[in-house]
Amino acid sequence: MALVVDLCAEEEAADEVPEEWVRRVGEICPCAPREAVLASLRETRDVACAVNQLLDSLSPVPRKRPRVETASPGQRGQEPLAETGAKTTHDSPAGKALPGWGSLRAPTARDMKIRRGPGSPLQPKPFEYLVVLDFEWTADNRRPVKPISEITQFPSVLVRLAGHKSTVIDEFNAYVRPTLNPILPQFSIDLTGITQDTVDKAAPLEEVLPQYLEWLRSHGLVSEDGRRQGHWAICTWTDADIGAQLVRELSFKDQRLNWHGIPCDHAGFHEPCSGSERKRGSENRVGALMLGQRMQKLWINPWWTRPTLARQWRSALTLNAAQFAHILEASPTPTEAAYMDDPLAKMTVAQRGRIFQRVSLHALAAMRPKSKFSKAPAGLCLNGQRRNRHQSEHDLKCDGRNVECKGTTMRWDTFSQRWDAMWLGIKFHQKVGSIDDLVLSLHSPGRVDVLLHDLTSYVSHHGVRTRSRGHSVCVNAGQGLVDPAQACENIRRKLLSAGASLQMATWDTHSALVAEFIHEESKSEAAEMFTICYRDVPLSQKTPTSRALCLQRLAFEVDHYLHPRSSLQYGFGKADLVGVKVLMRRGPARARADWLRDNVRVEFKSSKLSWNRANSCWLVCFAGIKYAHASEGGSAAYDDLLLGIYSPLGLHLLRYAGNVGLSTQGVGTTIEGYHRIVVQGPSREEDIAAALQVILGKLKAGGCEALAMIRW
DNA sequence: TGTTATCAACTCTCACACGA
DNA sequence: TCGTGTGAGAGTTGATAACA
Repeated sequence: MALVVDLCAEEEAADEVPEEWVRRVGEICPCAPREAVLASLRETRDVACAVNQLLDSLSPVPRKRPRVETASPGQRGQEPLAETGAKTTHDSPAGKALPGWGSLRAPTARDMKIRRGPGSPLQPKPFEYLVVLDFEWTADNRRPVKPISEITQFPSVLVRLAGHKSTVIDEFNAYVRPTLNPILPQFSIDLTGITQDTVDKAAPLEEVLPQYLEWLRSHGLVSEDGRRQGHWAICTWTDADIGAQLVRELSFKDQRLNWHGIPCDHAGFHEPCSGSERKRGSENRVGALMLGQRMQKLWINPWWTRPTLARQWRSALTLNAAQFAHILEASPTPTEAAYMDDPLAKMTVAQRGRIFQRVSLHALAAMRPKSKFSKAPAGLCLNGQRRNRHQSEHDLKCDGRNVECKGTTMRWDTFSQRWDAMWLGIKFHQKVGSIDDLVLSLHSPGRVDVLLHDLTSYVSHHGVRTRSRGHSVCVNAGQGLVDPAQACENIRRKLLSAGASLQMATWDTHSALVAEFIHEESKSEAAEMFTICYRDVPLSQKTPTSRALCLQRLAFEVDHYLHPRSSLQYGFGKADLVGVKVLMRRGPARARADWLRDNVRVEFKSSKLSWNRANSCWLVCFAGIKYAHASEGGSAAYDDLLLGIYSPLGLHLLRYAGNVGLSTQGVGTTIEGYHRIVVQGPSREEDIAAALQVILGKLKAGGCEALAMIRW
């Protein structure tokens, strides 16, 4: 496993390993001797220094580094690292594991907080000033400008950052005379408004650059010896201004501008504005203020946005989770609050389902001590292949009878203001092997009830899924009943009063039996991976559904940042009518697309990076994608598909393109038209950062575009 | 042998119609 | 107004078969 190493320059410069590091590793790996920890950290820091040197060597803009150790020859030709700069132990130059790191896992959120959390000494300070820089340069729509384009205007606006009270301090504006192609193309004149007469009277670039440096000095931003003073950075609308045009022109003209220590960490901002907005922004102070405020709000960190940090994400926005605290730290829902101390509620849905099955079997065996129980045959899939054991049509055979076990957790319905319980996906009426006995587990805070259902009470349809997934049993506790214990009692009483239903057993969720089942489920490899890697990661305590909704809100906000001039409308098609037995509006929660950006239907899907025991790899699985199904007229139900990968490192946002990982979803595809996208990491690669890099690489190679990343 | 495609089970959440 | 029923959105997990 790996420890993420992301050094700031000061840490590289330090001769000794920070004590904070030693303490953190000690917490994760208490058995490791201190000397071994120190040795490992020193070695890891040295590797990280070498990595930084590699990154610097790729950078078009040099970055001052106080101390860099010699890199091993093999590292120079390596592919760029993951955006985290993470380094696995087996990636060490010697190709061997570092001593004392055997039990270390990927960094937890606590590790990340130490490095980046609000208030941390390593958390980037918001800038005090921004110098908004937006060049104009020659361009022609008929042919490429040979040998290169030249800067024709060198304008800057100095902004003092203070949230909404940010102010423009001063402006610098100088026109520049092109020397390689002195005559401006008409296209360039029309585009920029800069006339031939203006540039003819202007100074060439080599004279403007010192004037610009002097302007920076006059505001105390640069010292006499040309070094940066204070906490500020140059900010450009895109990477093209400095990263492409200025570097290219200076290089061609063999000129040097000492960016060392001045604005070397320019904060490129990837496509934040439309072209017209960019133009307006360069022409007036409002644009500069707007950009300055937005960057301050986003805590844009030049270290993270350095183009060389990761080639894969060089043009993607990198955001801080603190920006989205209103989503990530929202107070728990009434359901979450009620189950705060319930051990069953901490299991995954699949684990809980298996525990419900085992509890049901236990109750059934107690009620029918002389009966013979066996597992139901798995049967065949649609395509004729054998089903898995857990895909069998029934859960049990009891004296030849088909027994189906279903479980549910009682939850608070905010819309109706009541507790209810729904058991879903019950296939009552199959051609072969109908259900003979239906055992329902009802999980309420601190308690599990097991009931034998009469196969008729409270049975309802399940929408379009009834055909493929079966019916549901739905019971509510009645409006106004807030106490979950009373609500559970009401639901139980309703089912039992139906006559034929039977109460089979009741357990406390802290009882020895339930605790044993929970313990056995927690021993699984995937559960262990989840517990270790996602401990304290934002949203990890949420249920999959509510986590997905949070991620969707995050993606919506990021999409808004990426398209600030677009009109975003949440819940496209929410007024459409659906239903066969009953017609009703879709509503925002089940709209046809998640949001509408101008006239583009945007669909967002998220997936947790999960450990797959069967294939021994990390994978992402985006399910339920309405991809070009006949029911949608043969076209997709969206125009723009955004994917969000939720991992212990953060949320990666991509725009899906091509068909990488696209596959069908069994009956979900044949009946409901759902597809899915599955992308796996390398087999037996346990390191999250390494696996994630491969997965992102596959998606990008397949045509997907990296849009943004939110770091936890 | 490793990777990809496929299948189907699991449960959770939100929203609303309709009739008594 | 309340109780009941309906609809459809969501992600997670684990296995097998096919393919390279």
